[in-house]
Amino acid sequence: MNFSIAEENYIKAIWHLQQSDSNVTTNELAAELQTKPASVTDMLKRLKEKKMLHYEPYYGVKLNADGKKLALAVIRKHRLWEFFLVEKLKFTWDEVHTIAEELEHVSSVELIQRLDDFLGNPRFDPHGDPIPDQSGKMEIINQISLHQLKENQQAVVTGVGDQSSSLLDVLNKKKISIGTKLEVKQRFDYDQSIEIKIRNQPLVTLSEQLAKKIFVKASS
Amino acid sequence: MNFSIAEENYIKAIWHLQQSDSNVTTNELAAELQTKPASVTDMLKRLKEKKMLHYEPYYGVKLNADGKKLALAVIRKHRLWEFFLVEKLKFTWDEVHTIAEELEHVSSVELIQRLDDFLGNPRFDPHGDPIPDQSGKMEIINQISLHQLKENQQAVVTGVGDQSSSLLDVLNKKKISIGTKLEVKQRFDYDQSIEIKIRNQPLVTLSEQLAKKIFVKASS
DNA sequence: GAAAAAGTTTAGATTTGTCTAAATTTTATT
DNA sequence: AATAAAATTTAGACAAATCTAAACTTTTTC
Repeated sequence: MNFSIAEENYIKAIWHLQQSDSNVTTNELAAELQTKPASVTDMLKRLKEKKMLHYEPYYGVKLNADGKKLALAVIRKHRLWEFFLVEKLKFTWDEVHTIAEELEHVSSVELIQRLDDFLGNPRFDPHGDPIPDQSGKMEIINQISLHQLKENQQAVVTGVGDQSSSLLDVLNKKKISIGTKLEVKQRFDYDQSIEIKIRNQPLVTLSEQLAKKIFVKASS
Repeated sequence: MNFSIAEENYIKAIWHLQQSDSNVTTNELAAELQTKPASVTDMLKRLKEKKMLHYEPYYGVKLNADGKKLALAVIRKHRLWEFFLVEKLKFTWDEVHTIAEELEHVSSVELIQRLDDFLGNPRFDPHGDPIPDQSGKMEIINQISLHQLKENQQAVVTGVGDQSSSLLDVLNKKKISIGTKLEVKQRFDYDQSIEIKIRNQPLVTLSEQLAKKIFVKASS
Protein backbone atom coordinates (compact mmCIF):
# COMPACT_ATOMS: atom_id res chain seq x y z
CA MET A 1 0.00 0.00 0.00
CA ASN A 2 1.09 3.58 -0.66
CA PHE A 3 1.03 6.41 1.82
CA SER A 4 1.08 10.15 1.30
CA ILE A 5 3.39 12.44 3.23
CA ALA A 6 0.40 13.65 5.27
CA GLU A 7 -0.61 10.09 6.12
CA GLU A 8 2.93 9.22 7.18
CA ASN A 9 3.08 12.29 9.39
CA TYR A 10 -0.17 11.36 11.12
CA ILE A 11 1.04 7.80 11.75
CA LYS A 12 4.33 9.09 13.12
CA ALA A 13 2.61 11.63 15.38
CA ILE A 14 0.24 8.98 16.76
CA TRP A 15 3.21 6.73 17.48
CA HIS A 16 4.98 9.46 19.43
CA LEU A 17 1.90 10.38 21.46
CA GLN A 18 1.16 6.71 22.10
CA GLN A 19 4.49 6.31 23.86
CA SER A 20 3.39 8.31 26.88
CA ASP A 21 -0.34 7.69 26.65
CA SER A 22 -1.58 4.61 24.87
CA ASN A 23 -4.93 6.09 23.78
CA VAL A 24 -4.44 9.19 21.64
CA THR A 25 -7.14 11.87 21.34
CA THR A 26 -8.16 14.04 18.42
CA ASN A 27 -7.19 17.24 20.21
CA GLU A 28 -3.73 15.97 21.14
CA LEU A 29 -3.11 15.06 17.53
CA ALA A 30 -4.36 18.40 16.25
CA ALA A 31 -1.98 20.21 18.61
CA GLU A 32 0.97 17.96 17.67
CA LEU A 33 0.38 18.38 13.94
CA GLN A 34 -0.52 22.07 14.08
CA THR A 35 -3.87 21.49 12.46
CA LYS A 36 -7.55 21.49 13.43
CA PRO A 37 -9.47 18.68 15.18
CA ALA A 38 -11.88 18.45 12.25
CA SER A 39 -8.99 17.72 9.88
CA VAL A 40 -7.71 15.05 12.25
CA THR A 41 -11.09 13.31 12.31
CA ASP A 42 -11.13 13.18 8.50
CA MET A 43 -7.65 11.67 8.36
CA LEU A 44 -8.35 9.13 11.10
CA LYS A 45 -11.30 7.85 9.08
CA ARG A 46 -9.05 7.41 6.06
CA LEU A 47 -6.33 5.65 8.03
CA LYS A 48 -8.92 3.37 9.62
CA GLU A 49 -10.17 2.62 6.10
CA LYS A 50 -6.57 1.69 5.22
CA LYS A 51 -6.43 -0.55 8.29
CA MET A 52 -3.52 1.14 10.00
CA LEU A 53 -5.20 1.87 13.34
CA HIS A 54 -8.09 1.27 15.69
CA TYR A 55 -10.36 4.29 15.80
CA GLU A 56 -13.57 4.62 17.73
CA PRO A 57 -15.32 8.00 17.21
CA TYR A 58 -15.14 10.11 20.40
CA TYR A 59 -12.88 7.52 22.08
CA GLY A 60 -9.49 8.12 20.54
CA VAL A 61 -7.10 6.15 18.36
CA LYS A 62 -4.38 3.50 18.63
CA LEU A 63 -2.00 2.15 15.97
CA ASN A 64 -2.35 -1.51 15.05
CA ALA A 65 0.61 -3.72 14.03
CA ASP A 66 0.77 -2.31 10.50
CA GLY A 67 0.55 1.23 11.80
CA LYS A 68 3.40 0.68 14.22
CA LYS A 69 5.50 -0.88 11.50
CA LEU A 70 5.03 2.11 9.20
CA ALA A 71 5.70 4.54 12.05
CA LEU A 72 8.99 2.81 12.87
CA ALA A 73 10.02 2.77 9.21
CA VAL A 74 9.52 6.53 9.01
CA ILE A 75 11.27 7.11 12.34
CA ARG A 76 14.16 4.96 11.14
CA LYS A 77 14.55 7.14 8.06
CA HIS A 78 14.26 10.33 10.08
CA ARG A 79 16.92 9.33 12.57
CA LEU A 80 19.34 7.94 9.98
CA TRP A 81 19.13 11.17 7.98
CA GLU A 82 19.68 13.18 11.17
CA PHE A 83 22.79 11.13 11.85
CA PHE A 84 23.98 11.72 8.29
CA LEU A 85 23.41 15.47 8.52
CA VAL A 86 25.38 15.81 11.75
CA GLU A 87 28.07 13.23 11.11
CA LYS A 88 28.80 13.84 7.44
CA LEU A 89 27.50 17.30 6.62
CA LYS A 90 28.54 18.82 9.97
CA PHE A 91 25.20 20.32 10.86
CA THR A 92 24.65 20.93 14.58
CA TRP A 93 22.05 18.82 16.38
CA ASP A 94 19.58 21.68 16.62
CA GLU A 95 19.52 22.26 12.83
CA VAL A 96 18.72 18.79 11.56
CA HIS A 97 15.20 17.99 12.72
CA THR A 98 13.38 20.13 10.14
CA ILE A 99 15.47 18.89 7.22
CA ALA A 100 15.01 15.27 8.30
CA GLU A 101 11.23 15.83 8.36
CA GLU A 102 11.46 16.18 4.58
CA LEU A 103 14.03 13.49 3.91
CA GLU A 104 12.11 10.89 5.92
CA HIS A 105 9.44 10.74 3.21
CA VAL A 106 11.76 9.69 0.40
CA SER A 107 10.50 6.24 -0.38
CA SER A 108 13.35 4.03 -1.62
CA VAL A 109 13.97 1.12 0.75
CA GLU A 110 17.26 0.34 -0.97
CA LEU A 111 18.40 3.92 -0.34
CA ILE A 112 17.84 3.76 3.38
CA GLN A 113 19.55 0.38 3.73
CA ARG A 114 22.61 1.67 1.90
CA LEU A 115 22.60 4.88 3.91
CA ASP A 116 22.51 2.81 7.09
CA ASP A 117 25.56 0.82 5.96
CA PHE A 118 27.37 3.94 4.76
CA LEU A 119 26.93 5.48 8.20
CA GLY A 120 28.20 2.31 9.91
CA ASN A 121 24.80 1.18 11.21
CA PRO A 122 24.54 3.75 14.00
CA ARG A 123 22.28 2.80 16.89
CA PHE A 124 21.44 6.29 18.15
CA ASP A 125 20.71 9.59 16.44
CA PRO A 126 22.32 12.91 17.43
CA HIS A 127 19.63 13.55 20.05
CA GLY A 128 20.24 10.18 21.68
CA ASP A 129 17.12 8.52 20.28
CA PRO A 130 17.57 4.91 19.20
CA ILE A 131 17.45 4.13 15.46
CA PRO A 132 15.14 1.19 14.58
CA ASP A 133 16.53 -1.54 12.30
CA GLN A 134 14.72 -2.75 9.14
CA SER A 135 12.40 -4.86 11.23
CA GLY A 136 11.56 -1.99 13.58
CA LYS A 137 13.61 -3.20 16.55
CA MET A 138 15.69 -0.69 18.47
CA GLU A 139 17.83 -0.55 21.58
CA ILE A 140 16.22 0.75 24.70
CA ILE A 141 18.65 2.38 27.08
CA ASN A 142 17.73 2.53 30.67
CA GLN A 143 17.54 6.26 30.96
CA ILE A 144 15.98 8.40 33.64
CA SER A 145 15.41 12.11 33.68
CA LEU A 146 18.14 14.28 35.18
CA HIS A 147 15.50 15.53 37.57
CA GLN A 148 15.38 12.14 39.27
CA LEU A 149 19.06 12.13 40.27
CA LYS A 150 20.11 12.60 43.88
CA GLU A 151 22.78 14.98 45.13
CA ASN A 152 26.34 13.89 44.32
CA GLN A 153 25.14 11.34 41.78
CA GLN A 154 27.08 11.17 38.49
CA ALA A 155 25.54 10.51 35.08
CA VAL A 156 26.00 10.70 31.30
CA VAL A 157 23.51 12.52 29.10
CA THR A 158 21.84 10.04 26.73
CA GLY A 159 18.91 11.94 25.23
CA VAL A 160 16.57 14.91 25.25
CA GLY A 161 12.82 15.16 25.63
CA ASP A 162 12.02 16.90 22.36
CA GLN A 163 13.70 18.41 19.29
CA SER A 164 12.47 21.98 19.69
CA SER A 165 15.11 24.55 18.82
CA SER A 166 14.42 26.36 22.09
CA LEU A 167 15.40 23.29 24.12
CA LEU A 168 18.47 22.55 22.01
CA ASP A 169 19.45 26.19 22.20
CA VAL A 170 19.46 26.36 25.98
CA LEU A 171 21.39 23.08 26.13
CA ASN A 172 24.02 24.46 23.75
CA LYS A 173 24.37 27.56 25.93
CA LYS A 174 24.85 25.42 29.02
CA LYS A 175 27.33 23.15 27.17
CA ILE A 176 25.15 20.07 27.55
CA SER A 177 24.99 17.52 24.74
CA ILE A 178 24.69 13.75 24.23
CA GLY A 179 27.60 12.08 26.02
CA THR A 180 28.22 14.93 28.47
CA LYS A 181 29.31 13.65 31.90
CA LEU A 182 27.95 15.56 34.85
CA GLU A 183 27.37 15.43 38.60
CA VAL A 184 24.43 16.81 40.57
CA LYS A 185 25.81 19.16 43.21
CA GLN A 186 22.71 20.49 44.83
CA ARG A 187 18.93 20.16 44.67
CA PHE A 188 16.72 23.03 45.76
CA ASP A 189 13.44 21.87 47.23
CA TYR A 190 11.87 25.29 46.91
CA ASP A 191 11.53 25.30 43.07
CA GLN A 192 12.88 21.82 42.29
CA SER A 193 15.80 23.37 40.42
CA ILE A 194 19.20 21.65 40.52
CA GLU A 195 22.82 22.67 40.22
CA ILE A 196 25.16 20.50 38.17
CA LYS A 197 28.89 20.42 37.47
CA ILE A 198 30.46 19.48 34.15
CA ARG A 199 34.22 19.06 34.02
CA ASN A 200 36.06 22.26 33.04
CA GLN A 201 32.81 24.21 33.18
CA PRO A 202 31.37 26.52 35.81
CA LEU A 203 28.42 25.30 37.90
CA VAL A 204 25.13 25.62 36.04
CA THR A 205 21.60 25.76 37.36
CA LEU A 206 18.75 23.91 35.65
CA SER A 207 15.09 24.60 36.23
CA GLU A 208 12.78 21.69 37.06
CA GLN A 209 11.20 22.00 33.63
CA LEU A 210 14.55 21.74 31.88
CA ALA A 211 15.95 18.95 34.06
CA LYS A 212 12.92 16.81 33.27
CA LYS A 213 13.67 17.05 29.54
CA ILE A 214 17.26 15.83 29.87
CA PHE A 215 17.68 12.06 30.00
CA VAL A 216 20.72 10.43 31.54
CA LYS A 217 22.22 7.12 32.42
CA ALA A 218 23.28 7.18 36.07
CA SER A 219 26.81 5.88 36.68
CA SER A 220 27.21 4.03 40.00
CA MET B 1 7.75 32.22 -3.40
CA ASN B 2 6.99 28.59 -2.68
CA PHE B 3 6.64 25.83 -5.25
CA SER B 4 5.00 22.44 -5.02
CA ILE B 5 6.67 19.27 -6.24
CA ALA B 6 4.35 19.24 -9.25
CA GLU B 7 5.22 22.83 -10.12
CA GLU B 8 8.94 22.11 -9.84
CA ASN B 9 8.57 19.09 -12.08
CA TYR B 10 6.80 21.13 -14.75
CA ILE B 11 9.48 23.83 -14.63
CA LYS B 12 12.21 21.22 -14.90
CA ALA B 13 10.49 19.44 -17.79
CA ILE B 14 10.03 22.71 -19.69
CA TRP B 15 13.71 23.50 -19.17
CA HIS B 16 14.77 20.15 -20.60
CA LEU B 17 12.49 20.42 -23.62
CA GLN B 18 13.59 24.01 -24.19
CA GLN B 19 17.20 22.90 -24.66
CA SER B 20 16.48 21.29 -28.02
CA ASP B 21 13.50 23.40 -29.03
CA SER B 22 13.08 26.84 -27.55
CA ASN B 23 9.27 26.94 -27.79
CA VAL B 24 7.69 24.08 -25.88
CA THR B 25 4.22 22.77 -26.74
CA THR B 26 1.45 21.45 -24.52
CA ASN B 27 1.58 18.01 -26.12
CA GLU B 28 5.34 17.67 -25.71
CA LEU B 29 4.99 18.50 -22.04
CA ALA B 30 2.13 16.08 -21.55
CA ALA B 31 4.22 13.29 -23.08
CA GLU B 32 7.31 14.19 -21.02
CA LEU B 33 5.36 14.31 -17.76
CA GLN B 34 3.14 11.33 -18.52
CA THR B 35 -0.02 13.34 -18.10
CA LYS B 36 -2.82 14.80 -20.28
CA PRO B 37 -2.67 18.00 -22.34
CA ALA B 38 -5.61 19.44 -20.40
CA SER B 39 -3.69 19.08 -17.13
CA VAL B 40 -0.70 20.80 -18.70
CA THR B 41 -2.83 23.77 -19.76
CA ASP B 42 -4.12 24.17 -16.20
CA MET B 43 -0.63 24.13 -14.75
CA LEU B 44 0.76 26.52 -17.36
CA LYS B 45 -1.90 29.03 -16.36
CA ARG B 46 -0.86 28.73 -12.73
CA LEU B 47 2.83 29.09 -13.51
CA LYS B 48 2.13 32.10 -15.69
CA GLU B 49 0.17 33.55 -12.76
CA LYS B 50 3.28 32.98 -10.63
CA LYS B 51 5.37 34.74 -13.28
CA MET B 52 7.73 31.88 -14.02
CA LEU B 53 7.16 31.67 -17.78
CA HIS B 54 5.78 33.23 -20.94
CA TYR B 55 2.67 31.41 -22.03
CA GLU B 56 0.49 32.32 -24.97
CA PRO B 57 -2.55 30.01 -25.36
CA TYR B 58 -2.16 27.78 -28.44
CA TYR B 59 1.39 29.06 -29.03
CA GLY B 60 3.48 27.22 -26.48
CA VAL B 61 5.54 28.20 -23.47
CA LYS B 62 9.01 29.46 -22.58
CA LEU B 63 10.64 29.92 -19.18
CA ASN B 64 11.53 33.45 -18.15
CA ALA B 65 14.58 34.34 -16.02
CA ASP B 66 12.92 33.25 -12.75
CA GLY B 67 11.74 30.01 -14.33
CA LYS B 68 15.21 29.16 -15.58
CA LYS B 69 16.68 29.95 -12.20
CA LEU B 70 14.28 27.58 -10.45
CA ALA B 71 14.86 24.89 -13.08
CA LEU B 72 18.61 25.07 -12.59
CA ALA B 73 18.25 24.96 -8.80
CA VAL B 74 16.23 21.74 -9.08
CA ILE B 75 18.63 20.26 -11.65
CA ARG B 76 21.55 21.15 -9.36
CA LYS B 77 19.92 19.23 -6.52
CA HIS B 78 19.08 16.28 -8.75
CA ARG B 79 22.61 15.93 -10.07
CA LEU B 80 24.31 16.42 -6.72
CA TRP B 81 22.14 13.71 -5.17
CA GLU B 82 22.91 11.40 -8.11
CA PHE B 83 26.59 11.97 -7.52
CA PHE B 84 26.14 11.23 -3.82
CA LEU B 85 24.22 8.03 -4.52
CA VAL B 86 26.87 6.67 -6.87
CA GLU B 87 29.98 7.99 -5.15
CA LYS B 88 29.08 7.42 -1.50
CA LEU B 89 26.28 4.84 -1.45
CA LYS B 90 27.72 2.79 -4.34
CA PHE B 91 24.59 2.68 -6.45
CA THR B 92 25.17 2.09 -10.16
CA TRP B 93 24.47 4.92 -12.58
CA ASP B 94 21.30 3.31 -13.89
CA GLU B 95 19.70 3.08 -10.42
CA VAL B 96 19.97 6.66 -9.24
CA HIS B 97 17.71 8.72 -11.48
CA THR B 98 14.41 7.70 -9.86
CA ILE B 99 15.67 8.20 -6.31
CA ALA B 100 17.11 11.61 -7.20
CA GLU B 101 13.69 12.61 -8.60
CA GLU B 102 12.45 12.49 -5.02
CA LEU B 103 15.49 13.96 -3.29
CA GLU B 104 15.61 16.95 -5.65
CA HIS B 105 12.47 18.37 -4.01
CA VAL B 106 13.89 18.61 -0.50
CA SER B 107 13.95 22.32 0.04
CA SER B 108 16.82 23.28 2.36
CA VAL B 109 19.35 25.50 0.57
CA GLU B 110 21.87 25.00 3.37
CA LEU B 111 21.58 21.23 2.91
CA ILE B 112 22.47 21.33 -0.74
CA GLN B 113 25.40 23.68 -0.22
CA ARG B 114 26.83 21.43 2.46
CA LEU B 115 26.22 18.34 0.32
CA ASP B 116 28.08 20.03 -2.54
CA ASP B 117 31.08 20.70 -0.26
CA PHE B 118 30.94 17.21 1.26
CA LEU B 119 31.13 15.72 -2.23
CA GLY B 120 34.07 17.97 -3.15
CA ASN B 121 32.10 20.29 -5.46
CA PRO B 122 31.79 17.84 -8.35
CA ARG B 123 31.28 19.44 -11.77
CA PHE B 124 29.59 16.48 -13.50
CA ASP B 125 27.04 13.89 -12.40
CA PRO B 126 27.43 10.14 -13.02
CA HIS B 127 25.82 10.45 -16.47
CA GLY B 128 28.24 13.15 -17.51
CA ASP B 129 25.78 16.02 -17.16
CA PRO B 130 27.21 19.21 -15.71
CA ILE B 131 26.13 20.27 -12.20
CA PRO B 132 25.08 23.94 -11.96
CA ASP B 133 26.58 26.01 -9.12
CA GLN B 134 24.45 28.09 -6.68
CA SER B 135 24.04 30.80 -9.27
CA GLY B 136 22.99 28.35 -11.99
CA LYS B 137 26.22 28.40 -13.98
CA MET B 138 27.64 25.14 -15.25
CA GLU B 139 30.48 23.94 -17.42
CA ILE B 140 29.69 23.14 -20.99
CA ILE B 141 31.95 20.52 -22.48
CA ASN B 142 32.45 20.50 -26.17
CA GLN B 143 30.94 17.12 -26.78
CA ILE B 144 29.77 15.55 -30.02
CA SER B 145 27.86 12.35 -30.56
CA LEU B 146 29.86 9.19 -31.11
CA HIS B 147 28.03 8.86 -34.38
CA GLN B 148 29.88 11.90 -35.75
CA LEU B 149 33.37 10.40 -35.31
CA LYS B 150 35.40 9.30 -38.31
CA GLU B 151 37.17 5.96 -38.68
CA ASN B 152 40.31 5.65 -36.52
CA GLN B 153 39.36 8.64 -34.41
CA GLN B 154 39.85 8.30 -30.65
CA ALA B 155 37.56 9.76 -28.01
CA VAL B 156 36.48 9.70 -24.36
CA VAL B 157 32.85 9.17 -23.38
CA THR B 158 31.54 12.28 -21.62
CA GLY B 159 27.77 11.81 -21.44
CA VAL B 160 24.63 10.01 -22.54
CA GLY B 161 21.50 11.21 -24.26
CA ASP B 162 18.96 10.17 -21.64
CA GLN B 163 18.67 8.40 -18.30
CA SER B 164 16.38 5.55 -19.43
CA SER B 165 17.28 2.25 -17.85
CA SER B 166 17.19 0.59 -21.28
CA LEU B 167 19.96 2.86 -22.57
CA LEU B 168 22.06 2.50 -19.41
CA ASP B 169 21.54 -1.24 -19.53
CA VAL B 170 22.87 -1.70 -23.05
CA LEU B 171 25.84 0.54 -22.22
CA ASN B 172 26.64 -1.57 -19.17
CA LYS B 173 26.54 -4.72 -21.30
CA LYS B 174 28.90 -3.20 -23.81
CA LYS B 175 31.19 -1.92 -21.01
CA ILE B 176 30.72 1.72 -21.94
CA SER B 177 30.55 4.34 -19.19
CA ILE B 178 31.57 7.94 -18.54
CA GLY B 179 35.34 8.21 -19.00
CA THR B 180 35.65 5.17 -21.25
CA LYS B 181 38.34 5.65 -23.92
CA LEU B 182 37.54 4.22 -27.31
CA GLU B 183 38.46 4.27 -30.97
CA VAL B 184 36.18 3.98 -33.99
CA LYS B 185 37.42 1.11 -36.09
CA GLN B 186 34.87 0.97 -38.85
CA ARG B 187 31.75 2.76 -40.06
CA PHE B 188 29.17 0.90 -42.12
CA ASP B 189 27.40 3.11 -44.60
CA TYR B 190 24.61 0.63 -45.14
CA ASP B 191 22.91 1.03 -41.73
CA GLN B 192 25.11 3.76 -40.23
CA SER B 193 26.31 1.34 -37.55
CA ILE B 194 29.85 1.60 -36.24
CA GLU B 195 32.42 -0.72 -34.72
CA ILE B 196 34.48 0.50 -31.79
CA LYS B 197 37.38 -0.81 -29.76
CA ILE B 198 37.85 -0.33 -26.03
CA ARG B 199 41.16 -1.39 -24.50
CA ASN B 200 41.10 -4.97 -23.17
CA GLN B 201 37.64 -5.49 -24.64
CA PRO B 202 36.50 -7.28 -27.78
CA LEU B 203 35.26 -5.15 -30.70
CA VAL B 204 31.67 -4.02 -30.22
CA THR B 205 29.12 -2.87 -32.76
CA LEU B 206 26.82 0.05 -32.08
CA SER B 207 23.65 0.83 -34.03
CA GLU B 208 23.14 4.32 -35.41
CA GLN B 209 20.41 4.93 -32.83
CA LEU B 210 22.70 3.99 -29.95
CA ALA B 211 25.78 5.84 -31.25
CA LYS B 212 23.76 9.05 -31.46
CA LYS B 213 22.92 8.83 -27.76
CA ILE B 214 26.56 8.53 -26.65
CA PHE B 215 28.44 11.80 -26.31
CA VAL B 216 32.21 11.99 -26.50
CA LYS B 217 35.09 14.37 -26.53
CA ALA B 218 37.31 13.61 -29.51
CA SER B 219 40.99 13.40 -28.69
CA SER B 220 43.01 14.72 -31.66
C1' DG C 1 -28.73 13.94 37.67
C1' DA C 2 -29.37 18.25 35.04
C1' DA C 3 -26.74 21.94 33.05
C1' DA C 4 -22.45 23.72 31.47
C1' DA C 5 -18.08 22.97 29.52
C1' DA C 6 -14.97 20.47 26.84
C1' DG C 7 -14.02 17.58 23.17
C1' DT C 8 -15.29 15.61 18.76
C1' DT C 9 -17.67 14.95 14.53
C1' DT C 10 -20.42 16.44 10.50
C1' DA C 11 -21.59 19.48 6.80
C1' DG C 12 -20.16 22.30 3.46
C1' DA C 13 -16.47 24.98 1.30
C1' DT C 14 -11.63 25.66 -0.66
C1' DT C 15 -7.14 24.61 -3.00
C1' DT C 16 -4.16 21.62 -5.69
C1' DG C 17 -3.62 18.63 -9.24
C1' DT C 18 -5.64 15.64 -11.99
C1' DC C 19 -9.08 13.62 -15.45
C1' DT C 20 -12.71 13.07 -19.61
C1' DA C 21 -15.49 15.00 -23.01
C1' DA C 22 -16.74 18.83 -25.68
C1' DA C 23 -15.55 23.10 -27.87
C1' DT C 24 -12.27 25.92 -30.02
C1' DT C 25 -8.19 27.26 -32.58
C1' DT C 26 -4.37 26.39 -35.51
C1' DT C 27 -2.20 23.82 -39.16
C1' DA C 28 -2.24 20.81 -43.10
C1' DT C 29 -4.41 19.21 -47.29
C1' DT C 30 -6.50 19.39 -51.53
C1' DA D 1 -9.76 29.13 -49.60
C1' DA D 2 -12.62 25.61 -47.72
C1' DT D 3 -12.30 21.49 -45.24
C1' DA D 4 -10.11 17.92 -42.59
C1' DA D 5 -6.87 16.83 -39.11
C1' DA D 6 -4.21 17.90 -35.24
C1' DA D 7 -3.39 20.45 -31.22
C1' DT D 8 -5.08 23.00 -27.48
C1' DT D 9 -8.27 24.92 -24.29
C1' DT D 10 -12.58 25.05 -21.60
C1' DA D 11 -16.10 23.04 -18.76
C1' DG D 12 -17.26 20.16 -15.35
C1' DA D 13 -15.99 16.46 -12.21
C1' DC D 14 -13.11 14.09 -8.69
C1' DA D 15 -9.74 12.91 -4.79
C1' DA D 16 -6.66 14.58 -1.17
C1' DA D 17 -6.05 17.53 2.50
C1' DT D 18 -7.38 21.20 4.68
C1' DC D 19 -10.60 24.82 6.89
C1' DT D 20 -14.85 27.17 9.55
C1' DA D 21 -19.19 26.87 11.66
C1' DA D 22 -22.69 24.12 13.43
C1' DA D 23 -24.20 19.94 15.61
C1' DC D 24 -23.48 16.36 18.53
C1' DT D 25 -21.24 13.42 22.53
C1' DT D 26 -18.87 12.92 26.58
C1' DT D 27 -17.19 14.69 30.77
C1' DT D 28 -17.31 17.80 34.52
C1' DT D 29 -19.52 20.51 37.87
C1' DC D 30 -22.74 21.86 41.09
